[in-house]
Amino acid sequence: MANNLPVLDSFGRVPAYLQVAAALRRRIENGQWKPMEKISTLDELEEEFGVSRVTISKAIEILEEERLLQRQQGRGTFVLSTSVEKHALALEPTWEGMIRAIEQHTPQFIPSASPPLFPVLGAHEATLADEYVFLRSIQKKDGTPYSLVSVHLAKNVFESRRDAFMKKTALSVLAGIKEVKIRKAYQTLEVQTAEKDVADLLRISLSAPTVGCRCVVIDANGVAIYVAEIIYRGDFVKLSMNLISA
Amino acid sequence: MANNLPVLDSFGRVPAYLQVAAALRRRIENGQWKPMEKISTLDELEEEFGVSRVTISKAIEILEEERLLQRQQGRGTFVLSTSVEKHALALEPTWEGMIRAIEQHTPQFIPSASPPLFPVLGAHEATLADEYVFLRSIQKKDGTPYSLVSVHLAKNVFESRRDAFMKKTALSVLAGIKEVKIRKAYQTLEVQTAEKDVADLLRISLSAPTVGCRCVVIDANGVAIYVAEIIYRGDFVKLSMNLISA
DNA sequence: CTCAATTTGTTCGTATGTATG
DNA sequence: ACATACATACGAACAAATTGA
Repeated sequence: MANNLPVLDSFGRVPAYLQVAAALRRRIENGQWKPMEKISTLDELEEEFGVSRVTISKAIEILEEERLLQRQQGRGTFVLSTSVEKHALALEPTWEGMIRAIEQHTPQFIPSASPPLFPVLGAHEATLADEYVFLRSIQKKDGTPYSLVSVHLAKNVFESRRDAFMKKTALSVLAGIKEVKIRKAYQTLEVQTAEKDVADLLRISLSAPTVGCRCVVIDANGVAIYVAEIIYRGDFVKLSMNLISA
Repeated sequence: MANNLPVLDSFGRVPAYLQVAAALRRRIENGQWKPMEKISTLDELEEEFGVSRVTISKAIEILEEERLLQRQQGRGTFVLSTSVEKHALALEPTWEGMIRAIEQHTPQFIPSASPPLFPVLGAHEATLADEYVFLRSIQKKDGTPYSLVSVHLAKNVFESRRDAFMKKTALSVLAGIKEVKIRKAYQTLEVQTAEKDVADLLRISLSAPTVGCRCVVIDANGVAIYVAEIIYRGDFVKLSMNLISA
């Protein structure tokens, strides 16, 4: 209506009441609205988001079911509780830091229907090993799944430490093998949104932000011995880096 | 083929044709379907996703508009190109790389209603300067806004290069000032979702993924001379890091 | 050249969900 | 709570283009 910019998606749209619900949920998580506090009135929200009263009401209804808000006719809407602080995971921009960070994590393996025999590599990234083992696992913290790992591991490397690889994270095992000389290792991160299957495994909602991480380790012969696609829950990721340190 | 588990979110939150489009887009992006290749038929996709023909068709139509797919009646649907590199921005985990990356960006300043006089610092991060200048700007690439920058810059530093700071990104100016000795600089990133105001400024939908970046520069005296809160569009961010390089 | 099989393209009616006032 | 408009999704039938036997 008298609205400046649309609350629409680039193409097609997520229903307005869900978008509003997400926005309000975030204000609570943020601490912008604290427990016991009264939030803006329907009139104010209606004006702010540029949607109708019923749509705002519907959004608040969702959050009421989530036990985040409570409506009281004639008084207003109040914040019930705040959700917990997350960020369990600190991604590290160095090899040592990374190994240290994932050392004590325990993967929980899940079967994969039709594992791709080989990883997809960029043009001249590296050469492929003769054979790979494909491992798929979920990492949890306090029972909450926070990442989904799909690894292609060169078969000969896997066989040399089979037991270790089935118990610990592949990367930390890899780092501990003396015979393996690593020439190069790199990682790229990008922000994505969760597909249905990922959303289910990580127990987050569809289209919730995730971080896709591609990690490649290349040995002295230029063979990609480890290629991982890792998907983290977005709200668990925090990345710190020193640019200049004393 | 084998399993026919629900691939989509049954709860009708995000429209099915968008979910399918996203799924197909990913297959192209990660090389599962390569350029010039023929993709599965409508019937197969219909079966796989458990949605109707029209819905699949609509999804493909979207990707055709994105120039990712090309339909040919009677023949099939073919991959045109691997998705265009949208990631205008490569976040760098090193000081030099970062300066290089943002050097030629031009900020477009926006007025801020009530600028906070001082940045919020963590407990023992650093000491505050006597006075700060607050700058708020939007960075664009080809007319598309991709980040929103809010900077607290120590006033004396700002005054010494006022003109430069109004033309180029603060960080690159800062890096070029000989008199300023930098003891420490660090950066933290976390994944967030867009609030209404941020969504409007970056022209993305409400709750779209964003990357919040906090960058702090501390001079030889332990004074925080630069404290920035940067919010990037999630889909513009790509972070690469070498963990081990030959 | 024709025919049949394959595959995309289109249209209809119906049902349900979403949003406004 | 109601009436209205519009978007989404289904299923099924039919049309049009391509290919190869």
